[in-house]
Amino acid sequence: MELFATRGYSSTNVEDIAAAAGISRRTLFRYYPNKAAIPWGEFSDQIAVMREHFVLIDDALPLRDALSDALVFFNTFPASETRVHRARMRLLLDEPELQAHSVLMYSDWRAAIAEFVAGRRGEATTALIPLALAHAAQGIAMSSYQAWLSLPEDEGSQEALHGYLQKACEILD
Amino acid sequence: MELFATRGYSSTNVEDIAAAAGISRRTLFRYYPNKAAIPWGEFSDQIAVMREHFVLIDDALPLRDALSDALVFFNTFPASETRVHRARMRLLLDEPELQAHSVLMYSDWRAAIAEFVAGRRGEATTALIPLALAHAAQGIAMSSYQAWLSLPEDEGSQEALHGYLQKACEILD
DNA sequence: ATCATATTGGCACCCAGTGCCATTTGCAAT
DNA sequence: ATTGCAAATGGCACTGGGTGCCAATATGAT
Repeated sequence: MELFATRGYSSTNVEDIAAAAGISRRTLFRYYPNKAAIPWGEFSDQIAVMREHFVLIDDALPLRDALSDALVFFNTFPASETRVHRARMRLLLDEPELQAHSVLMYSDWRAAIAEFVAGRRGEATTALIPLALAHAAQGIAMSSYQAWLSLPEDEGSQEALHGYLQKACEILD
Repeated sequence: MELFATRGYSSTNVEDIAAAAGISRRTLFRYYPNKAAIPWGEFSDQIAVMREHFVLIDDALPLRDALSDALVFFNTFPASETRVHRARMRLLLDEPELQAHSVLMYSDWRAAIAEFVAGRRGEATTALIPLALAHAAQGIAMSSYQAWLSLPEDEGSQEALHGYLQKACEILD
């Protein structure tokens, strides 16, 4: 992340990253499937946490609100990490190659959303509405981050992000 | 497209594509910025058509219906091209690398949607709701295609696709 | 026919990603 | 401590996408 921050993503090659990490290029590619996966870090591990959150949601809560809660929950982090989080998200949203990989990285995340929606509606996970809502949820997250990141650094609090997420959820239903 | 259909996307290299097209590799990269752009073809040209469509939409039509109409309009094509269109879309949705590039390819498309929504709501194009709706519209399109492509070939009519698009739009509002 | 200009092609290069195999490391069991 | 085995690592060579540079070729106007 230091290298990306100083030299930029595209002009940092994998060889230098490996050297900075004290491992060989070959070994680095055993830990990360590709260069784009590096700044995403442990993202995929977080999805299990969101899945656990879904089972706790009250069935009486309207679907839109449940999704809103889930988005807020998923994007909650220690306040002390706000700066680092903003820096990483800015990298992920600004760099075209990383932006492109987001659709692949979010794939399991969307599947978790689709499962929840499908369960609520008594449909298959691959049914139209669960799929569409999962995609829409990703869109809500991305646009909220875009709005949040365009805020000046000192206004980019976690509450502001949550506010955007909740507001963007109003496009649903 | 023939090469991709027979050998698959990832195991077709650019050299063979150039040879099949009767041009050099170097020249091919002057027409397409990268390999992924090849199957997308003239997609970006179509966006201007959608922009023209937006100015004709009745102001009294609710936003959700306007977006639904726009999606149906944008995904209308000569019935004779249905088979080819399905083949291309299957390629674009199935191949991870192409799926990844879709977010970049749809970038201008989303901008056109966001402009329309922003105009309707009297907001900036980069405001939260226009951005979120544009992303959601893309999600609606992608999930509709996913559902449409899982239909047996003889049921994958254009009307079926339009039906999915309209149905998926019901998540909005 | 001539000349300016745009298009093309060839070449060398950088970089991401992978298969293969040798080397090293970590960790038992004795 | 020593042996032995499995896992992790590193080196190397190779494929393939993408680009800068320059020469060669085509195009089209006068």
